[in-house]
Amino acid sequence: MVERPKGTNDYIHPESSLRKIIVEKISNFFEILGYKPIETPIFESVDLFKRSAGVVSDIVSKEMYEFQDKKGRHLALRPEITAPVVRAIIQNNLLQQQIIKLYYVGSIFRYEKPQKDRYRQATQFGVEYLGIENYIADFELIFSIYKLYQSFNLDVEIHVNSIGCKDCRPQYRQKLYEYFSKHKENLCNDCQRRLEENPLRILDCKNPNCKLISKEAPKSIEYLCQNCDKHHKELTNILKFYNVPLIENHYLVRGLDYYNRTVFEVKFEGVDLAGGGRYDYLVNQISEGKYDMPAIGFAGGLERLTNILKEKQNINKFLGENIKINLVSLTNEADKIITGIYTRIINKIAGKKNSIEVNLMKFEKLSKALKIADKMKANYTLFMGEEEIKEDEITIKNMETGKQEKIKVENFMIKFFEEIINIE
RNA sequence: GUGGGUGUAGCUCAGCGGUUAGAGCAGUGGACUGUGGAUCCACGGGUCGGGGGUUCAAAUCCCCUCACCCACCCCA
Repeated sequence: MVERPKGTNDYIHPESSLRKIIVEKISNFFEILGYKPIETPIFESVDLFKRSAGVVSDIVSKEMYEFQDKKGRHLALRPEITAPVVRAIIQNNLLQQQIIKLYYVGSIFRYEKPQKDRYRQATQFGVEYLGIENYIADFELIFSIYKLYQSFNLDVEIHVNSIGCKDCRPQYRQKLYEYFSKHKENLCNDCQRRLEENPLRILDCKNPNCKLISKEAPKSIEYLCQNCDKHHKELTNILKFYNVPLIENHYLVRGLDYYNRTVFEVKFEGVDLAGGGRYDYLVNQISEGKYDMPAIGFAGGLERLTNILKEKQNINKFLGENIKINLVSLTNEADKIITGIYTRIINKIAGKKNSIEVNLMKFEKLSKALKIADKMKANYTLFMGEEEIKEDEITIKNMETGKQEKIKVENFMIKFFEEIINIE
């Protein structure tokens, strides 16, 4: 049979429920902080990503799902969502506003070999905060991300660095280039290539030799201009003041090329849960020089978050429990009354936020009905057969205690909802 | 893209040249005719991932392929 494409997933209960609840929690969290939802297409012009994220990055140069449509347009499934959001901001004239705060949850696509926490279709959530150049925006964002993960009972570490701005980065880059050039023969093949394209990324290499060489490499903070240095110090000071677990990692470089100044990653027990940074030039780049607006943002992986929650915590505490009710007709005569009760229950609860689940069923044998209810972990089985019909009654059985009682059909709604399960 | 591991029942796995491929759990039916969970009994279910080869004989050995898992690269 036809199976799902490599690196993709089907999500079924309970994981699908867990994902839904996590997304709701994240959405609520950011709405409280003034962020509004945004959705953009899952495919965009290839150019958008090539110009923004940078041709040097693996994400864009090697891992993008590119295709042409029937008119020959060059399109790509989005490998990240920041560039599309910035494009949408410009295209919809949101730049009229002084401050733009947006959040999103959506799929990204990267053509890579799948493994743990890495899929070809993945879900990212994130925010983009535009309009404030001051370190206070960096603080707002990083602090809120820290609190977001804390709300899932995860005490994450924030790894942070500053990679400077267009004024000071070239100098640093030059220093790095000079330094690594001296050790060129000892660098791995990838890094020899990186030396010409983007020497900053050598710092990120996991090759032991490169790591050793990187250890003595000039650090970005030593070359920051006055403004960048001030920005970075103010940010780290205030984060420390509010006890955010900060790890200053002066070799932290991100995979997308549009960042400047602050870059950070969120880690839990060695797993990268999220990453982000400042991208003050991206609006200018995407609008082809027409507009300017400072910005900062982050993106987190939904699959990594759910996987950690599944591994580390009892997910039932996130799932919440419905009161599950099985409504069973045992005879043809009972059908009409049972369906009547069913429609009244639906009228009462439909569209409201409550925690009831109702299943309408028919069985010949009561023992079968109870067995099914047991398997389904139903809280109540309500049934009507020959016995009940005669007296115009329905039996309500509590599946946990085994106790049951008969009530008159005419009193059912009030008795059951108000006296038995306590829902108005 | 590189390297390693695993594919046998719905699930977890055993079998690793030799009858008709097994177990536990799950499923269905019954013991028990309107009262579930426990116990016991019976039953159903498999092109042994797919293709090719070696052999009298292949789930088992060899080759190819696909999928999943893990590590590297890279990253969410």
